[in-house]
Amino acid sequence: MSKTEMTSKERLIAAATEHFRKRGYHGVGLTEVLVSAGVPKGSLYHHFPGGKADLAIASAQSAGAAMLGIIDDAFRNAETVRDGLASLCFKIAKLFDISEHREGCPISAILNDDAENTSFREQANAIFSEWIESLASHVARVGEGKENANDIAEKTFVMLEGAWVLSRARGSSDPIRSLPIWLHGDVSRD
Amino acid sequence: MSKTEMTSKERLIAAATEHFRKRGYHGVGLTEVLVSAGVPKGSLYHHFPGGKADLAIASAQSAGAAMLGIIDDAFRNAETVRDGLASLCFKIAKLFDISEHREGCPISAILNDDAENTSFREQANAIFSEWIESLASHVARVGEGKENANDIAEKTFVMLEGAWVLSRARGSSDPIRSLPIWLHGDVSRD
Amino acid sequence: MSKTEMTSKERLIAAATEHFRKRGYHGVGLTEVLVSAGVPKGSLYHHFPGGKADLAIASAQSAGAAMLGIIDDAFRNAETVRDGLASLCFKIAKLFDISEHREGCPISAILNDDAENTSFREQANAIFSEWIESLASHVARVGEGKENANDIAEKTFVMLEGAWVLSRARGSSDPIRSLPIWLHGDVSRD
Amino acid sequence: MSKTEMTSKERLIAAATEHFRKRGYHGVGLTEVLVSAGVPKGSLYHHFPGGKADLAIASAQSAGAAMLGIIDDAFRNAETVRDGLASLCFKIAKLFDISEHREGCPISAILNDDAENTSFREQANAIFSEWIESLASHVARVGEGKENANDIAEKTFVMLEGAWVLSRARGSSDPIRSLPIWLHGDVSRD
DNA sequence: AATGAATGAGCTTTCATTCAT
DNA sequence: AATGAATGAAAGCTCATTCAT
Repeated sequence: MSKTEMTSKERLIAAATEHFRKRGYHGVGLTEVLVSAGVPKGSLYHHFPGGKADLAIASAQSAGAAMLGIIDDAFRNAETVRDGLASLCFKIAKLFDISEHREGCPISAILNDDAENTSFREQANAIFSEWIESLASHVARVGEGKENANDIAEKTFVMLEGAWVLSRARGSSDPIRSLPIWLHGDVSRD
Repeated sequence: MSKTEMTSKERLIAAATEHFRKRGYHGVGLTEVLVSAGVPKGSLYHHFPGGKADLAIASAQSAGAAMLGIIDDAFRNAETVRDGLASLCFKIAKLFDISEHREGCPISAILNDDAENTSFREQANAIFSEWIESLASHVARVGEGKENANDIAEKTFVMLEGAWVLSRARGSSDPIRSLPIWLHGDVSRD
Repeated sequence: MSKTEMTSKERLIAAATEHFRKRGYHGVGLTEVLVSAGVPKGSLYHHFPGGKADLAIASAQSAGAAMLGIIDDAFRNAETVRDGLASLCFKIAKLFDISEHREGCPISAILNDDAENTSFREQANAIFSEWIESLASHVARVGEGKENANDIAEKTFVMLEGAWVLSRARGSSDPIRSLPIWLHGDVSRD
Repeated sequence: MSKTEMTSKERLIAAATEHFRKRGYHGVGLTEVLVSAGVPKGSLYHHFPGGKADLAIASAQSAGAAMLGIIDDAFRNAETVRDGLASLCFKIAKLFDISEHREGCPISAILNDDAENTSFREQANAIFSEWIESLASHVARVGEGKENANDIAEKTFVMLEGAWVLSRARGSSDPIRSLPIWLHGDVSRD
């Protein structure tokens, strides 16, 4: 879908996500989001009555859903857990490189900036849980037992978040790309 | 050292670290840091000519050094890698609980908010490297081979960063407290 | 046009011009301009995105245009160069008295305070050139040859600027009022 | 006298004069003056108890005296009024060029920025009067009658001040260098 | 006599938001 | 439904000055 085919609301969310990922919730001014989205100033409160916070929640939900899609893609043709996780890390690393090593976890970017905001925290927690559940169901489907699957999913999530942080600091996707090696040892022994 | 015994500069750094960890670099106003530190407005630029960015760097360095101290403490009486890592995670979890589940990684709090700021990124990378090197040297000393030690150290770091994120989202130190179980499987089989 | 009939932008320019002429660009705080204009703080950047510098340029342009009007008025009914210049000096002296001997050349007030600012310098130069050209065309029309007219115009300008400085130092419009005598000797011998 | 041979007070005055001439009284911060002078912060109020205003007055007086010296030099070997004025304009133009077309009249730079400050205005007036008196006495000595001499002196002063303004706007010493032509026609007919 | 630390008022500017149309 | 003008609180920062030594 080209940028001009998107609605104002969609363009707003897309622009907001990109900016928040790079400089956090408080580090981004609404003006720059509006300019990037090519949306007039007054329109924001039409689409998002709650203002910046509303936009951030919508942006987090959108990014959360996008990640679920990436996870599904990664596991679609995977025959082993190892394959699925390797494919997932590879996809995320590629997106990270495309962003010129600037875009970390989109949820963490918002959460991190306002951990005292209960609504943000709960939203982040819900989205993280969805990711972990999705991972667990894929892992279980491909071969691991249910309990073990949950453990692998959560471990994968934690490592991915940590690798995102380290990759940003290093300005390199290597930490993300290395994850499958660590995950492999525990994940499958076939 | 009581708060009144600390110099203005020290109080400034301590207050800044606490605030930055909770709401990120851009989410914190200098006024609130100044009030917390009990330091008049004009003094900030006497101690930190570069202003907010200078203060953030100093705060990151201070927090980075503090973490090195925590790592040393954790491994001081450890006889196995497993003991050291367990002690480390326990200490960090306790501090996280004391902060009422709000203070994540102090370095990530600054990095995350301004990843386009090269100076911040390089500083974060340098401090993360110090942590990993310190971990590696402790692990090597307690029993693992050099190469393996580096791997364990980096894996520990990545998991800790990820667990910090998840713990903040969940409002619970459980993810941090669970780390030793994951780490143990790889770390030692004795 | 009464003050209440003017738009915010016009009131801003009028207030800025008055203040800048009295205490120079750097000597004037935006707060006092805003108060004088009866305009809220945030509005300034709506009308002048470039801030103080933008306002100063607009103020200089407005004052420059006003001076062109004064020159036209002075020469409208003049039959000789002498009459026109005498009328011009008289008008400027009167305005200077009305300002209680405080408002010198509006362009010089901005230029003087930031001669290292290329944009200010070029703007000042352009406006000064307009004044001189206008003077020259009036002088030529009333009777002098083209080349001579340019010379008279520039000489008049230089003397007026100098007289403004001396008048301010003396707290008297006498230096401005005396100009026609000096100018007369060269200007016409009829 | 080299810079290192000057006393702190002298270096302070020299640095202040240079800065004030370029950006006016309010456009100059004491810190930059202190740095230029290589004088520690606390010393300023030792030498100038009245602070910035005191320093500005001292700077104006020093610059005023320097100009008297330049006038004397210009007329020392002059046999006609024309020669003296031509030499004076040439010297000033040269200094203006050396400053890269940035330093206008040192007195005007301070006066202009605070015309509401009575003390500054009176000081400026006193110094300007000294210049004019000095010019008049030189003119009288070389040949003109007393009354005529005063007139020539004041006219010269007014033109010089105006030419300084125009030269700054144009970024060229030409207006100052052209003065003798205008002055000549009236000044001498020998 | 000389100094660097300390100070708070004030600076210009940006912010998220509201409102009239 | 959609918009650009308007708003004032708060942002980070600089200022001339004072003070303890």
